[in-house]
Amino acid sequence: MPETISRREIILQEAARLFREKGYPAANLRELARRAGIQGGSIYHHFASKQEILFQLMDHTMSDMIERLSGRLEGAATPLEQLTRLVYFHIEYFVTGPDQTYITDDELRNLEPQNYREIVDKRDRYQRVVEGILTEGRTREGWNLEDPKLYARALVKMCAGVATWYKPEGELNIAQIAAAYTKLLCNGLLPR
Amino acid sequence: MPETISRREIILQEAARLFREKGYPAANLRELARRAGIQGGSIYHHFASKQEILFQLMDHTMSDMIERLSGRLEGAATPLEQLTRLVYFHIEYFVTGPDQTYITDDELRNLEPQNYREIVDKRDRYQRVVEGILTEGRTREGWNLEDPKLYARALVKMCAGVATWYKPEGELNIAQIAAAYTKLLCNGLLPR
Amino acid sequence: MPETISRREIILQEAARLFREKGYPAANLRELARRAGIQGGSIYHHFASKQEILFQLMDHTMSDMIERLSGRLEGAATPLEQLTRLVYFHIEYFVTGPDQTYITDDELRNLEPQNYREIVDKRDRYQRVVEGILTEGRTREGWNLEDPKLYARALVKMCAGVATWYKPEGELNIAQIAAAYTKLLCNGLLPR
Amino acid sequence: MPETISRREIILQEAARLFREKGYPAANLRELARRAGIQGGSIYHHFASKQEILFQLMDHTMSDMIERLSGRLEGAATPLEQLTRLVYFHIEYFVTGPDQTYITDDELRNLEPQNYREIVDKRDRYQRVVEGILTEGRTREGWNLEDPKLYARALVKMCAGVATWYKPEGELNIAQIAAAYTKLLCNGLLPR
DNA sequence: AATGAATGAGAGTTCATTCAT
DNA sequence: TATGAATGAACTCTCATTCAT
Repeated sequence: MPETISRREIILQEAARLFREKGYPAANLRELARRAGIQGGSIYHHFASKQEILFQLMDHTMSDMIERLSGRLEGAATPLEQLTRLVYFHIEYFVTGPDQTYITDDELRNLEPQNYREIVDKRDRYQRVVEGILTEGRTREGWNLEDPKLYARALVKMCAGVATWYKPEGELNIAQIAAAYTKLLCNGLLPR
Repeated sequence: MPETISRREIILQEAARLFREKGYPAANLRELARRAGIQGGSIYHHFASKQEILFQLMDHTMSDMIERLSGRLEGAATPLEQLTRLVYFHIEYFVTGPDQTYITDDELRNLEPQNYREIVDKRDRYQRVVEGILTEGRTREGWNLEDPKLYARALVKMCAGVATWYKPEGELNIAQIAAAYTKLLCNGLLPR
Repeated sequence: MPETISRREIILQEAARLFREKGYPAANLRELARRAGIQGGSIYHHFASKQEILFQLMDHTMSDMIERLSGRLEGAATPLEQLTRLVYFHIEYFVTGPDQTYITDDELRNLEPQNYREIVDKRDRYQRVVEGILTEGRTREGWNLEDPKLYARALVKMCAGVATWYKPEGELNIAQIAAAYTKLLCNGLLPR
Repeated sequence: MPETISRREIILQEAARLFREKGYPAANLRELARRAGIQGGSIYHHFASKQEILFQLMDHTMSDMIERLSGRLEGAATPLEQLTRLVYFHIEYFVTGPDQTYITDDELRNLEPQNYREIVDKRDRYQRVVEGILTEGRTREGWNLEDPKLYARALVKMCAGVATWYKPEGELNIAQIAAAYTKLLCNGLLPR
């Protein structure tokens, strides 16, 4: 039962990699076609435009993140457990995202207005999940925070930022990084 | 005695704004020229290439950041005081950086190899200042951290990320954000 | 069964004419495209660069010259007969070269180093054929020359130079010019 | 008593070298200015346009050639002596022409119509001197030629062509080349 | 679906030329 | 005379997109 993977999916997969390498504006559809094993013009049998590829990628990625995160959080009894899982998930997703995964704040500006709105909406939905955990921590556990939105942003930037420097061959693996970040977020720097 | 500002400086200033708006690859030299009040070709009287503008901008910014940070840290007696100032400075610099200021991790890939190395070197020098504060906190004050390098990265990403969502007309001003972030970093979320 | 001629060949053909008219640096790719019946950008579907067109042209021409010359010399029993055919061939080729034919000493400087070497190599190979005829004349017929290389150059320059002034409507046709040049080369000016 | 050399003459001198190196269309006035030790704009205090520099150079060169040739021919009693001197002069002039000397058949096309006519006129005047020698040889010495114009062209191309391959460090010096070429022209290849 | 030739707008860059100083 | 900033047209080249096959 071989996994059949459609040409469309191959293109998305390669587009994700190419956009990560060069960024959307600098990425070249002929190069994308080459990597996908077809000719330049053939891309247009699968997508209406370069913009659509970017949008599909980001849209899929945001939906995927939301769905997976929700899966990961299932069965986490306490806000602390949820936070721990969130940090791990977010770092992992950005560092070793599955194929067809692509999301960068910096590329948001390359989305056409309507697409922009859709993606930002989904991003905000994700962000609200993060905020929800923080809020629940405050309510149920007396966590020490005033502005969940603000801290949610800090958390997300911090974790997503790992992707800019992480190297598989480095000293720390993802679990270790996630543990350290969780500890920082929970306990802070000052001794107790 | 009015401050004279050279055309070269005007170009750098407008380039910084344009690159922030569109990103380097999508920014257009004719548009830059228009904003600087000259014709497209005239840019080449002041710079050898688009790449050189990017490099000058990043190089100047990194040097400026290093210098200003060091100024800000002067007279800060304790690691805690230093950390507080650092967080404030970093957020402020990324949000309301002076003219000719431009730095983005995402644009590093657009630097040609030699330029890339120079900028990354300076970035690392800045990063080491941050690490230094954390290390001193650990040594002198028993701060609770194992890997200063790792935490320095988290800190910097978190603070720099403010620039992606901050709006001057928003509820929080920079000082408030900096205070909240410092608190998070110092005390963590969990109640003491 | 009409000879099909590819767009690529049309471009080469028109490029040869255009370069002859204006010289390589002054020739303009949009003008070339216009003559080839396409848009400027379409040239790059067939060639990687202007330089490549020049190289293809010169390379093809040199190969063609070598091959045709060898065809012409076949069956020429004596060095004298060979010389006669060579002079005729060389003048004819430079004056009414077939399509896609383009060669000028003066444009060699416009070739990038690697291309330059290739073309000069082929040119030298042609030159050696000429030298070979002269050497054989000396050996077998006691021709009056000391330095075949030097005389080969004189011969070739003299014949190629016809192209700079020849006009089809002029008094002399190519056969007549070739006959006169051969006579000069064989007998010299002084009366016997 | 130092030789004063005007800036204008320096420019012409450097222009001659630059045009020889790159050809007129590819030569760059800023580069020329640099070599002449001034700024780009300053050239226009001495010449109205790039074209004028080319014209002045060619015009001066043609006049100079005619004048010097006539000087060299003075006192040459026989056509043979004249021919000998001519060949030597022509090769020498093209190979090691004095400063401000520049002439190439290939650049004629870069002259504007009026300039073109003037230069071609002078070139023809020079050519007629060569023809004159040949004609006189035929009349007085029974030289073996039918069309002096045709042979004059052959001669001139052959000699001018030396400049395309001559190297000062080569085996033959100019006198030797001139002697060989004269011998070829006088006696031809076939044994007497 | 796929090809590959073609489009056409626009990019970065070059450069002869002008001109206020 | 000389400067150097500026012009503006033109250049080579790129690329998302189209379309007949």
